[in-house]
Amino acid sequence: MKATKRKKLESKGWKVGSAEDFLDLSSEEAAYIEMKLSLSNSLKERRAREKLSQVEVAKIFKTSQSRVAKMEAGDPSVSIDLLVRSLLALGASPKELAKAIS
Amino acid sequence: MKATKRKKLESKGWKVGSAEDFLDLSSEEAAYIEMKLSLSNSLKERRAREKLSQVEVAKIFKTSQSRVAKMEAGDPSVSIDLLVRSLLALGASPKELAKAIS
DNA sequence: TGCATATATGTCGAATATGACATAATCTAC
DNA sequence: GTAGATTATGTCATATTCGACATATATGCA
Repeated sequence: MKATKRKKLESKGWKVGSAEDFLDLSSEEAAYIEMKLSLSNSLKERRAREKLSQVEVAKIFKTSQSRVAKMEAGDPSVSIDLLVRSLLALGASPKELAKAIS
Repeated sequence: MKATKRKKLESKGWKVGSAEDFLDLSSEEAAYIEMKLSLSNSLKERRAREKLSQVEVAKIFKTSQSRVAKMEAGDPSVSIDLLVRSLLALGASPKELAKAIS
């Protein structure tokens, strides 16, 4: 992993690895983060496609606009669980989720 | 959803819906729970295939045997995040995860 | 049977994720 | 430009998930 990329992730609040692997994400960590980002992007796309505002989907999800923004930004405080449940609430099928992941 | 199935889920600690949909899981809830169970099963299968004990994979995952048991049992206290990270730690590829989900 | 190994269940304090709020930044017409 | 809508960021109290431990229940095998 390039230092620039790591820095970018860290600047967004990610805790990237621990002391002993300062320079590289383990492949698991990388895969996990990429999965989350894929789901984030799916969510963003889906909302755009339906022409809904963050406030509107926040109502559907029973959460706040700010959390929706964080979901779409791939904020580290957002779990895969929340992303998955949100996508399902927007009508995504498990099959579509699977596609997003891989 | 049949009452028998609901009861079985509730008996395992699932909070199934709220008062107004006593008889049915919303399709999102159902899809979410099934996704978790699919990942649980993948984990169980994968560990069996590698002939590892729960204690052994607990070491790999840096967690305890009891949490591994709960992961495999689909316990509601286990997040999708944890299941995903565990599967990745056992060498599953994102593609394999996707397959498990759908 | 009894003993060893493996898995399941219940609980708890600590860690993390959550919704909500305030407020800042950005975009989109006019 | 600037007003109104939308999206982003920072923070906090509460809720949920976490690893760990104790202990219970299985499973195999002499």
